[in-house]
Amino acid sequence: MSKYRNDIELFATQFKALSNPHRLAMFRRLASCCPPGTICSTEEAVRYSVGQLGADIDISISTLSHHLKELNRAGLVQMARKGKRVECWVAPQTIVQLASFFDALSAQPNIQGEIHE
Amino acid sequence: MSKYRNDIELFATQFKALSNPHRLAMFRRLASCCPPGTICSTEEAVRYSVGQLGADIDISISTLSHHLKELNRAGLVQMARKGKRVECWVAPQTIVQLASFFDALSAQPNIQGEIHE
DNA sequence: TCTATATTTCGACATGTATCGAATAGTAGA
DNA sequence: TCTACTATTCGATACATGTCGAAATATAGA
Repeated sequence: MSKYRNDIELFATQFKALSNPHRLAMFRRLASCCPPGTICSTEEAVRYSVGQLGADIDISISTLSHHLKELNRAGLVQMARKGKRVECWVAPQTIVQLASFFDALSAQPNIQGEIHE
Repeated sequence: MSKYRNDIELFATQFKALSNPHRLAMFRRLASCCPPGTICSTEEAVRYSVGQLGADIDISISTLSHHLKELNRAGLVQMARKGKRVECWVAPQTIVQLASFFDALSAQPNIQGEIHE
């Protein structure tokens, strides 16, 4: 019951982080394997510096940094400094958890009792 | 590629609609089957009046109406007057489409590797 | 240590959002 | 038609967000 409410709060926070087109684009790039124009291979991918993430997004670097902070706050993206740069990657389990929110709804189209109190 | 950008805008709009805990709770209820205190059967459910949707959410009816309008604007929820009440239901395909956003991401192998140059 | 590069923080501003209660509007029934 | 019920719209208010450029911070290398 309280778990239900916390769930909602958590997912709402994550959806909020994804509600800005710029942030969503950054997240999707991070969540996908290969950067545009690159051939995907298993050794590559999944970590970007802040600047790289905003490569084809037309906003200032400070705004970019702000958005990354939001994604990080929501627990979707993790960050760590590596030399001059700050590496970013999608937090493990994030995508699966988000997918599960909708999968749980569509999996049981007409039978679900969890709301009852 | 242009489709890619439009995609992002569309999904961002939808995530925005789901970014408020109250709206998310309303959406989830609508996406699930039974109203509280009701026995679930196939003929019932899936449609709620505005008031029913906010039954256990502690906000004013005008705020509730506002949130429903947002969900409707984002294309997640459809509404139609039926007598004194306004019925609400989840727009067809909505859940599947939202799920597909994350499924498409998680389908890719998620191996963490080098930073892109 | 000085410099170039990468990123964050700060201050400012315009715009958007959540919320309420009151007023308004649509509908069903007495 | 009058009334009760349901929902929307309106006006107001407080707060949050996206954005920028400038200043500050962190790091690597000359």
